[in-house]
Amino acid sequence: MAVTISDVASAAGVSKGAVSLALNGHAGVGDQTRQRILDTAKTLGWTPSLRAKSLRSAKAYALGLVIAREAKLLGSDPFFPAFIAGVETTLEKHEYTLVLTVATEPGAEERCYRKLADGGRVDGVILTDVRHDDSRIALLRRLGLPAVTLSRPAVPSPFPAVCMDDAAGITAAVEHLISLGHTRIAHVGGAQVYIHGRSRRRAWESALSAAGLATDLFAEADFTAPGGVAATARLLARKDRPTAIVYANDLMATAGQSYAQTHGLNVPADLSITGYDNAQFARYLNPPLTTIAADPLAWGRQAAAMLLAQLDGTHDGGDLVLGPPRLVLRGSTGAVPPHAVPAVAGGRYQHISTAGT
Amino acid sequence: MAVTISDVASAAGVSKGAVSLALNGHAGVGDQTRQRILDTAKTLGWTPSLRAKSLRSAKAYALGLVIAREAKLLGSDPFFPAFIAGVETTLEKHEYTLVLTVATEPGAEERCYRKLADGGRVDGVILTDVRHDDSRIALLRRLGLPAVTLSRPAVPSPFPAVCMDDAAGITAAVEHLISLGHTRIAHVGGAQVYIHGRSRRRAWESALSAAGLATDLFAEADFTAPGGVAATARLLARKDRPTAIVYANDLMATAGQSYAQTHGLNVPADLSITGYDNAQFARYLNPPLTTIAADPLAWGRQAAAMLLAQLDGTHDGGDLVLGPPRLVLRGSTGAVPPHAVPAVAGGRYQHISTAGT
DNA sequence: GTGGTTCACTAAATCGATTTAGTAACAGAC
DNA sequence: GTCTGTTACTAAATCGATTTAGTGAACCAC
Repeated sequence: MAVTISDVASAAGVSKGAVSLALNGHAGVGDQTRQRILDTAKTLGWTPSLRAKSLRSAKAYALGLVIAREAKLLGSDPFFPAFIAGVETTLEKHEYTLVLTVATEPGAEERCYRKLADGGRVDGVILTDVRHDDSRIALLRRLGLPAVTLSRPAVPSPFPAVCMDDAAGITAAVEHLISLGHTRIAHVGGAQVYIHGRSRRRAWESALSAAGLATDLFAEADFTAPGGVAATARLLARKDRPTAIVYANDLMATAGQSYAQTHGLNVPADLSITGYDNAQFARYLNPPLTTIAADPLAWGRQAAAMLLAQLDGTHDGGDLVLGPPRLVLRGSTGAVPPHAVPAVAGGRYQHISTAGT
Repeated sequence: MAVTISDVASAAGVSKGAVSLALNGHAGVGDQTRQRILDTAKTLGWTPSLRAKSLRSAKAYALGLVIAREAKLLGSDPFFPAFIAGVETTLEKHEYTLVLTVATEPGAEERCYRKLADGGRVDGVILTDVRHDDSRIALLRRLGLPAVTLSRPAVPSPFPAVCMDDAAGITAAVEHLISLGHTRIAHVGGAQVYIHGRSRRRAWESALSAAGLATDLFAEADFTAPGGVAATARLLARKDRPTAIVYANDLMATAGQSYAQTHGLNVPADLSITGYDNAQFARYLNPPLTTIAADPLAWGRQAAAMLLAQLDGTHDGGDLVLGPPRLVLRGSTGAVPPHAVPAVAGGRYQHISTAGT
């Protein structure tokens, strides 16, 4: 980048201003002069310095994304890579890039947002893993950083949201299980501080209530495999053990399925299982996992587009709700065990202790 | 960021230069003046504009990472999230951030690197998925962009490399299988254009040769699940069917295990399987997957550190080889099937057709 | 007391673009 | 011929920091 606008200007025999006008397609230079300028620019291999443009225009030409996740858990979530790819799909059409920050330690999150805001490193951020009572809303407002949230937080937020109707997916899963004859359908939820953890639980409750079934078979976990194991153990140790478990993500479902199998249960003969995410590996489990396929790629694309629109003032301020995810039926769900149809506790059930995994 | 250095200067009653000297700890301002300046800066909440600093210093204060992967495949690789977290671990101690770009379409890769280089968006890049004959080396040299490569490419490269000794992991896996009595040990490799695809195959070959075993049971795949299925199908259809398969990653191993199981083979009684990556879900497969655990977090940390060192001129230019990965023994590997010990083709083997997955 | 040196600080240049204000040339109207 | 208006362009200001050159003042040496 040794070549600057001055080089082009003197090479073309015009002023710097003329080069700028020519490059940006503004009026004020004649046609043949403009062409001559563009030609010499191309010959010299000149690209305007983003740094100079940034300073002059007070824009960073970058969006920010902060991922708050423990380092060793990061690799297990199929959401982020696909989501980021979606964001990139939108950004590559614009002069924007994505600045990624990972907050691995608790408490580092705020520091990350400050780092992005302080020097003016990004023009706006996308908030993922939105929490019910999300302190970041106030933080960003204080920092004066535009944003888009994935899901609408419970606290009043001035930022538009791109929402995924994950309730529809859970509803479909529960209805599928009900149609198979299940009546004791449990839910292993993600951390309930998250909107998506909470909404999935709500959807499970609503679907059960609508069918006149009880909603007490809930176990909260944290979207991790060990958490899924622990929650599954708790559920299966109950006297009124469920015949089906709806998990809030594939990783917990995988871990839960493994736990059930190592404790003598057959999936799906004794226990039906559904996941959420449609992770690649889910298809290749034994049995393959029935799960819910959302579209993180589209989510990322839309979130980036909405943030860009907000930045150049063309966004109307409204939220966007993406199409519902679809239920992917595989081998981990099946008819309710015959002996379990009369929903009486005890009976033929073998006891499963919660000790050990 | 409405407050600038001029605001601080006039508020403290000094010149802009004095503020700059004070902030950066340079000599030229008296002690009490310096303190007064720093105090007013804090009061006003001033942080120097990164944009101005960038222009002045001709630095971007950012590193770049280009991921070339089809969008839908991105979510399945546990490497990148952990690697990126490692990079961040290093960057958060410096005034640097990570700019991430995803090249989803073939051919978009070069465009991504140009986008990062052209405006001076990053000061250097980390090259992942290094290929045997990697055209990016020449490209980056042309663009004048400093870099660090993960693995050393076969073409002469002026860039230092951080290497993972993945050969050691594969060797350990093969030796483990040999100790279990296996003699027909196959390898499902990743695309051989990649250094890591190639080196894993080489390690498998060497370990077999060292034990006096044949190295013809190789099937090339592409690190994807469908690719793993296809390769597995080819191997299992052979008359001298292997009793163990060493896969180049967990996803292919998972898919291969699933394929074998759905075609009537018992893992590990009939077929032992090893993966590579130690993905979270691998522990929860049925049976759990024996695999090789590398440390992508450390890899990212070191790669970023090396690139930063290179940028400020403190790097000695030498490569760095990370400690060897470790073999994680789980249920997918076991003793060779008794009837398979005399390695005679045909016999009791059932035939497995390659049709269908 | 003159010359030299250090110290603390200011004024101004600089990075590379965009943008504003200004100017020269020319055309058309009257 | 003068006035107005448009066109095509240049010169200079600007963004916000760093850095260089320069300026008084104090201090020391001889």
